[in-house]
Amino acid sequence: MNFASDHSQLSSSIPDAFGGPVGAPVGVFGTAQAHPLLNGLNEPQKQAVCLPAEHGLILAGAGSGKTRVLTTRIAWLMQTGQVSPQGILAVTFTNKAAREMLTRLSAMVPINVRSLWVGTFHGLCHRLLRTHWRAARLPETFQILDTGDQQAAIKRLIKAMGVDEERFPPRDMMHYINALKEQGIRSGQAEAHDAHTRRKVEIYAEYEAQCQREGAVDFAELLLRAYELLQQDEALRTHYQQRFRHILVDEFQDTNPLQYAWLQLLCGPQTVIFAVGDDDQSIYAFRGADVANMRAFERNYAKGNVIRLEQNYRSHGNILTAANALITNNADRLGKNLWTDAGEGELIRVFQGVSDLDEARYIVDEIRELTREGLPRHQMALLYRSNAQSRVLEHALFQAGIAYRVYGGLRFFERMEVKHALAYLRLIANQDDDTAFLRVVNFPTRGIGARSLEALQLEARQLNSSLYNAAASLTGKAGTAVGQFIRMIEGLRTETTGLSLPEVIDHLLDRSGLRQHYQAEKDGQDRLENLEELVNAAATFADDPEAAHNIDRDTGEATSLLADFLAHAALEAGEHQAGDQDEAVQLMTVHSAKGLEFSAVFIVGLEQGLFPHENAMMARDGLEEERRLMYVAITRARQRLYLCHAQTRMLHGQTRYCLPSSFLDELPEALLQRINTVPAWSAGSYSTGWSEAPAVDMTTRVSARAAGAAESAGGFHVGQNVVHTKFGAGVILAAEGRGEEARVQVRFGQAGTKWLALAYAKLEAV
DNA sequence: TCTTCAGTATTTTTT
DNA sequence: ATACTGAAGA
Repeated sequence: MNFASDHSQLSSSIPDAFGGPVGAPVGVFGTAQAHPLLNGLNEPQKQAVCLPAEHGLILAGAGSGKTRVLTTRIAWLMQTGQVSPQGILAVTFTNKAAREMLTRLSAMVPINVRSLWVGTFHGLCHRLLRTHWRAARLPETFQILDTGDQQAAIKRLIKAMGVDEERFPPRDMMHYINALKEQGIRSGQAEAHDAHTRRKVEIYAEYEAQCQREGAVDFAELLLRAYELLQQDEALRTHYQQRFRHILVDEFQDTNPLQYAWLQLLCGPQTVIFAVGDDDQSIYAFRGADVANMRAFERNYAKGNVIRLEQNYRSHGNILTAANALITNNADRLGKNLWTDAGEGELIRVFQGVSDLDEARYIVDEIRELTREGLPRHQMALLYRSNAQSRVLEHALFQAGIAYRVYGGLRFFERMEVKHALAYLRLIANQDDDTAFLRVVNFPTRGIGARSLEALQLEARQLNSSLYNAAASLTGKAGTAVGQFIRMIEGLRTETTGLSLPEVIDHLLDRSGLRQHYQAEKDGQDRLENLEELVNAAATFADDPEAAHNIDRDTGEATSLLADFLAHAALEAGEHQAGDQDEAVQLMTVHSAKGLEFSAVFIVGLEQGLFPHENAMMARDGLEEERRLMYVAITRARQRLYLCHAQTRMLHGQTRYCLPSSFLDELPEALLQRINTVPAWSAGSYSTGWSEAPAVDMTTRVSARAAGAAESAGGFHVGQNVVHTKFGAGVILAAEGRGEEARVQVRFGQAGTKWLALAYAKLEAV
């Protein structure tokens, strides 16, 4: 198959969702009408765009032109004079989605899209709080804590409270606090029926107080504060309710209870909510998203005003049939079936490797083949369930000299050196920011050790003031190191008044010693470059109209550019830093692939325990969420889909024996093309339905040596069926050690999985 | 203050 | 395996 030619053929056979055939029939639903904006939309899309001024729920399947409908709806509302730009509020989850919407809108309508309220939940709430900081009982200079800052703040608090960090790990406390906030629960309302929970609530309360004192607002707090602001201030609430005539929500299935409540609060008697989402693509329950919001919205608002976008403009038929078949196994769906007129296309290729290395080798070979057929590398994606899986793949790709790009990892504003520089900036903006103070008070090192900090913290507690103020009050005593630090910050503040933002940062890098520090450090070159990049980013930010975006039009009051830049850094952490080669194979988790599409997709590591992930089974409806994740993965593919799994995989330093994912069994066999079959290893009860198939088409790279022989001990090998006098029949999952040390991991039917020392255990081969 | 070592955890992620 | 953390040693 030649991808280069097939590609062009595909694009002509599938009408592009963003510019398809013109003159399609006009809808009969509601006020649907002929309008240039509606050209090229299919019937349900048109109905959605032209939905009369009532609440509506759009069930938008994968690849059904969701964003197009959303943006066209906004453009249509404005062009038909139903609403002025000021009356629009469009909410997304990511900055990327918000940008995308603005970009498309500006291409559709001649108005200045800057006057629209389009943004993320957090961005919009932040804007509300900046504008109404007094009413929200915040200091004007309040700072946003990102996840790292928040954890540091909690950790510091736990130490100060003298709480046992073992019993109350800061990480867990952070999740606990955020989970409560996302349900709109303050420390005062939190339930506690046991001593441990009572202590957690106490810490939550202390954390609230600390944040208030320091003028710090974490991500969840942005939403909760904004919610409480609207709830408590009736005049303000009425103002915004009357202003926003149309609220449009993207990815509605990802909303958490607080976000839903926030939307309800903004929804006045004259407001119309247009919610777009796909319950089958709800994959963020673990971070508080609640699909139940969709049902609730349908029941209480949309009331039958539900439109399904089921025509898919992305994938070939077999891929959609597989996705539909899989997701049918979920209960409680709102119901939806994707279809396409693009034809069936190719079968879905299923490959079983002997090991994870084998799997990677196969993928490398296929990528080479696809490249020969003319498919650009960035049109190929390797999707996996967990980040750890990228390692083997990266290694294989590197060896083969294939350019690749891994998504995930640190982003620009999360890098250590950048955070350091920002901390100085934050201290200039708000000296009460203890998190920023502690980050840089001794970085670069200036002789301020643990003991001076302890004294400082004690002093601060007694004065009930920030560390900065405590330090400033102590400075009178002597020219201590702490005193010098305070003078340095004060110097920065005076020296930089009147300077432009990039000049401020540039000056700060010298004055703080950060630049010199990284110049002296042997591996500091990259970090230095990042610091220079920060200056550039600030320059771009200062020039960019986006800065103008933050001038509040309600009050006409320009907010400080510095504060805006800091908020920008927290709310938009920037691009992922991974090597960004243009012509590169894309590696990412299934989660981060949501919303993307590729001509060829490899779903990797389709094994029980990995995908679906074993940890997911603990959660309520965990398997269903994993299945939705698989659904998302499958629907990323346009033309060719590979499903790969391996018999053995290196996990946490040991070789684990793996069964094929149960999701493979949920796909109709007629859609699958088995690339190979390797000998069955499993004891009967784990029959996958195809492990008995004869070993045909064994490719040379499938050598039993890869995993078997290397992982044997005392005459036993991985995959072997054994019998134990006490535990009964089992199968060897892993082996390690030699001679007296030799141990094997065995999965028994009843007794579960155990490690046994061969020197002692009475194991018999079957 | 910087280095080193032992101990630990290891699904998914945006803001 | 490995990467990150916190605490003890040079």
